[in-house]
Amino acid sequence: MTDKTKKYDKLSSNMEDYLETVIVLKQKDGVVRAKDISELMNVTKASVSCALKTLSRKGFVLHEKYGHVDFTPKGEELANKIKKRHDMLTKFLKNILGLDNKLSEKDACKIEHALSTKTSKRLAKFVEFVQSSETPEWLKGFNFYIKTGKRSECKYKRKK
Amino acid sequence: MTDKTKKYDKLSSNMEDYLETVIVLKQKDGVVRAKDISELMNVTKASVSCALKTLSRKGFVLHEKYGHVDFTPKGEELANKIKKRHDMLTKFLKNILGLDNKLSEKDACKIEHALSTKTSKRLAKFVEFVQSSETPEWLKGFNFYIKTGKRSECKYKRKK
DNA sequence: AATCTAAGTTAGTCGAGTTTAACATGTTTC
DNA sequence: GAAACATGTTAAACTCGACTAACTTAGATT
Repeated sequence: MTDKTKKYDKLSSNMEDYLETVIVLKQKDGVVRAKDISELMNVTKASVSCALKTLSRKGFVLHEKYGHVDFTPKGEELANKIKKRHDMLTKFLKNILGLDNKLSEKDACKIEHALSTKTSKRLAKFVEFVQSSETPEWLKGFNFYIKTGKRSECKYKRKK
Repeated sequence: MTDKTKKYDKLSSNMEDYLETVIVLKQKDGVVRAKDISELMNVTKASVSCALKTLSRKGFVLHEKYGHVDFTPKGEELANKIKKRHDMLTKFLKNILGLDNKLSEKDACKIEHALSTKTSKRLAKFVEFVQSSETPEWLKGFNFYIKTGKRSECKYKRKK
């Protein structure tokens, strides 16, 4: 793989967002049109057209003029990674921090682009660790603390 | 307070970064010069000059030509909030996720701007809840899991 | 098949934030 | 106090991603 190829494998937050929207639409509808992207992202058709040109030039999507949008293998792989990261982050916000659905979704959309690979992986392990079986006692304790402002009684003595 | 005043109280991520750098330098050196900002942020002096003009116009800093930089009360208040949020996030990454110092710092810098007020507050409660006394057993368990890939034995039976 | 409408594209503009290069000011040192 | 050097500012250009407005194409309707 040449340096040149490598260089095109990083995308801006905005381009990541477009890619993510494409995979969401593809999974939902099977087929992806610019119109749907523009509606889902609340941007104009012109912006979508422009973004698709960029993603196409960089080798993430296939997009002939006036045609449907599809992934290249590279694009699909990246889109999947992005989506997974998004879902993991949403889980963290919702199931661990206990934020509501809407906010979890919305904040995940913003935060996801800021996570380094390492941090993303570590957080994924954290979520997995916490959610691997039934809700742990301490998390119930945290929920209680959020609701009431009080710490629920604990079986263990605390120093101080 | 007029609408007009209110409107100026939101800053872009970039401007938040400048403000944060100013408070860091002020706490470190007592006095803030454009040069130091430019070094700490790795941008040119020209960029700093431009940013200070913006922050000054919006009423967050006081900055006379060729002079030192200081906060307005409004600017100081916001800078403090930003710094607190940053420190809280760093704590989370470092002390709970167990990431190393450098990465925690670096990722906090990026993530902090993406947190909504509500999420930021909730995360702060989470950090406070977890760190209010000695390291809880479950967190030790997580650290063990990160290191070894194995879950340490647990006193409680798990359903499956 | 001609037309109408929905969808997509292009061209030009804007704003934020960056850069380089040239210029201005302040400070130190002799 | 003048020269030299460090620091700060300005101007012009660039990138990115958004927008509007005008245009083109594809598909549905008749």
